[in-house]
Amino acid sequence: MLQFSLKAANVRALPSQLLVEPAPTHHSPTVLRLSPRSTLFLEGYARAPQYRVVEGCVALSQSLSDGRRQIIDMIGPGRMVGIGVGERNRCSAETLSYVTLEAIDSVDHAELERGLEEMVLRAQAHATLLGRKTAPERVASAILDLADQFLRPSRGCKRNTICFNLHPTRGDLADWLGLTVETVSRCFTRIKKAGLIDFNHPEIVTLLQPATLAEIAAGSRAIDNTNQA
Amino acid sequence: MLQFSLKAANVRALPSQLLVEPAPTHHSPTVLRLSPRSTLFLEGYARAPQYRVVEGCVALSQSLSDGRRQIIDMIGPGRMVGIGVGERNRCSAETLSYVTLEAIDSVDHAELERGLEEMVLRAQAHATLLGRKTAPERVASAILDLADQFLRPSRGCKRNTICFNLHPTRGDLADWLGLTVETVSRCFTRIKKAGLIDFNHPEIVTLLQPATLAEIAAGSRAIDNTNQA
DNA sequence: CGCTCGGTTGATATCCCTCAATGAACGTGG
DNA sequence: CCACGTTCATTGAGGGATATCAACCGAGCG
Repeated sequence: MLQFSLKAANVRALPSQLLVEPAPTHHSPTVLRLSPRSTLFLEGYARAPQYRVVEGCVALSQSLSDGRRQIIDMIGPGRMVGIGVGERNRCSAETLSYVTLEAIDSVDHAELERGLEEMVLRAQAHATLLGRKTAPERVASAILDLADQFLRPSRGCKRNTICFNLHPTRGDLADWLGLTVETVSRCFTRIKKAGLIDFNHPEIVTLLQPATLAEIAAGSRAIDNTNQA
Repeated sequence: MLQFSLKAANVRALPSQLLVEPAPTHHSPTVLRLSPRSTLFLEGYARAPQYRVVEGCVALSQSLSDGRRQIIDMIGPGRMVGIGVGERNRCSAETLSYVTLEAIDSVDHAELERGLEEMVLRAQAHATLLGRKTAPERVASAILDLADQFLRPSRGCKRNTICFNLHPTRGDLADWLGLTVETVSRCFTRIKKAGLIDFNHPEIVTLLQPATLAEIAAGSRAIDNTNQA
């Protein structure tokens, strides 16, 4: 039947842990530290608590009954998790790296509205990506988005280059971009061969030509494959 | 290059009108009446005013530089337009039918937050549709969504059936669902031949088996085509 | 050391896009 | 009233981007 089978959804064994106790801190804000593949909350359950991400990467996802999974958003440092999720959560939230969270007890309206608006804008841009962009365009967009959110830690592997840790696996990226693992992997190699990015370990990516990458992401340029090494 | 060309984006001549003056009303809320294919606001321009839809259908859309278009949301009676659009609009808004709007001068926080949350939830569901559903599933989902939003006017063409006016054209639906006109049309005929819906004029649709349609929309059932007339 | 997991690559299949033609509905102008 | 153009919808034939299936490799780990 489908061109999307269970396989495409990268079904995982199960969350490695379901909750982690707060770590002690010296004053007010409660801080949580989670391992990769921890579940913050699950689709269909009671309303989620709200956090702010201090460090690391959290994925929001929805699943169809047959296991097809769609990652709705990748959330990095500074952003809120647990807002815009509906009364009974319409999303699950999973950590994709070691994550430090700060519990939010009360949000003021301005902050909540800013957070919600950011969710809306990102979701809209993502809809355009999912509905109208080609596979290479999606991957280029993803790389730039993640670079933007996760630049901080390991800046500048070399002089003048932007190098960062790509927290999601190829499978996570596939579920985010509406593709399969294989297609994501092939796009990475193509983009690498075109000289736009570089990586040895698949998680550590260096941007060599961010401007060109942005053009590809925007759909105004194709990948140049004449550049075979 | 792309499998999505300019054609796929259903590029239109241009908005038939750009603004329409308020119609006189007897008291406070300013009411606007717009014709089909009027533009409420355009992507990239100064922040949009805010309205509530009283009657009719408004489409929010984004476009790529080469003309590929993605409709982000279809907005029906009761919902707000012009929120969650960013400072410089990241969306255009176009009427798909005769539309009655009510200008909103001030929204209280609770209402704004409810509106924004609804935008987020719908955008998330739509991302799952765009990323992981097959063409027939998308069309089934769209029919149910529109039925839900636009049931009111022409209820019950016949006894016990749900009949409504499908405001968007096949082209609009294609841009909403990340498909092409032809694919949308083929899905409609398949769903009709399977006995799940009926229509003579392509805009007036009757739901014959909403429950089955919902199963298809959810991805838990395939279209039964043994049912050839 | 064997197992699993994540990533990559190749060969093949298929869903949906592209291109093309047709027909109905509608408005316009002669 | 009737040609004429335009828009929208439908249908068919063919092709292409991406999914599927399969094999292999390296790393981590009990």
